[in-house]
Amino acid sequence: MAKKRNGRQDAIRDIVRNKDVRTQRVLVDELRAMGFDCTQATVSRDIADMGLRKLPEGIYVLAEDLHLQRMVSELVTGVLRTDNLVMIKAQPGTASGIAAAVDAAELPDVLGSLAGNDTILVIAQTAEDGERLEALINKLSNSRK
Amino acid sequence: MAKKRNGRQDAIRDIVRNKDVRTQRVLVDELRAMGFDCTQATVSRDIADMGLRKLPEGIYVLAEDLHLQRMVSELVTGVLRTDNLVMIKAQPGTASGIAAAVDAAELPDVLGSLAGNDTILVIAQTAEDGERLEALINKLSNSRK
DNA sequence: TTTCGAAATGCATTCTTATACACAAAAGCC
DNA sequence: GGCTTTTGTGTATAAGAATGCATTTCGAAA
Repeated sequence: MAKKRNGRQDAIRDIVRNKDVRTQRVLVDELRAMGFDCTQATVSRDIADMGLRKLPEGIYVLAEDLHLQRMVSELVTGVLRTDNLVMIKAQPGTASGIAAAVDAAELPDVLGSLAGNDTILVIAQTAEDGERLEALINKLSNSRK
Repeated sequence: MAKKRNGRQDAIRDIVRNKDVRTQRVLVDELRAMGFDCTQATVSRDIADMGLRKLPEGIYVLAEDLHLQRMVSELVTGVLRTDNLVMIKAQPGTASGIAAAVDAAELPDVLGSLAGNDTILVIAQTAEDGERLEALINKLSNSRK
């Protein structure tokens, strides 16, 4: 039984990291589309179990990403990328703090990061991984609607 | 008519800055206790008008304070005070950013702030004002339940 | 295999917040 | 002053999320 539950929660993690989910209803719909048949009540409990948070802007974020989200949304000014190298531009002096937040988020397929004064270099495994990271940072920094 | 409305919204500002408000019901009760007789629907509209935001932790914060809240909750490590002088300790390198956020919040009765590397000195008008500021910073930094 | 207990879930309901609708007070406008 | 429009509010209700209760499922123990 816990098979379905764990699979479903993994699916929720993916969905939430890749889309802006605003209601549990749409989460239920997404899950159903992926073959996880469940109800709003179940999703509500999953959200509580997993520690998902709803931002003031109304979108759900993983608890692990909340710190990163706040740092990025407040301090990051831009993102650039070539292949698997992602450059993050930030407010002067805040780079090391952001790098720490990136590391703490334990993003999959991220090798590590280097921080200067206002610039962070994050090295991803592959170009696709880099693209995914770039998208995540962009999503987080735009998450003030 | 707008008399009542403005007074009520000012009251909401005060209440929200000084207490952890988690539901509109509580806000209605507080307002009633202060002589503002109104309903949840009205408070809901006031909240929308004023741009109040509900943090992931479930408490309402003024829109003007949201940036400050995020900065403080992510970067501040401690607060000290003697009379009207409030010292804020933060992550290395982030002091100027936080000082900017404090200034931008345009807190009443705050004269201004100075930033070092990891320390911000904020000068309030009086000792009571300092106390109020200290409490606000503490509230904001604790607002991750 | 049968039985028991814990975990997972659905249904129905409650709680919280937003909103459609109606109405009344206020502000303009002639 | 009347007339119209705008603004503010309450009532009732809808929409979103959480939860008490009952049921089912799964795994362990006998």
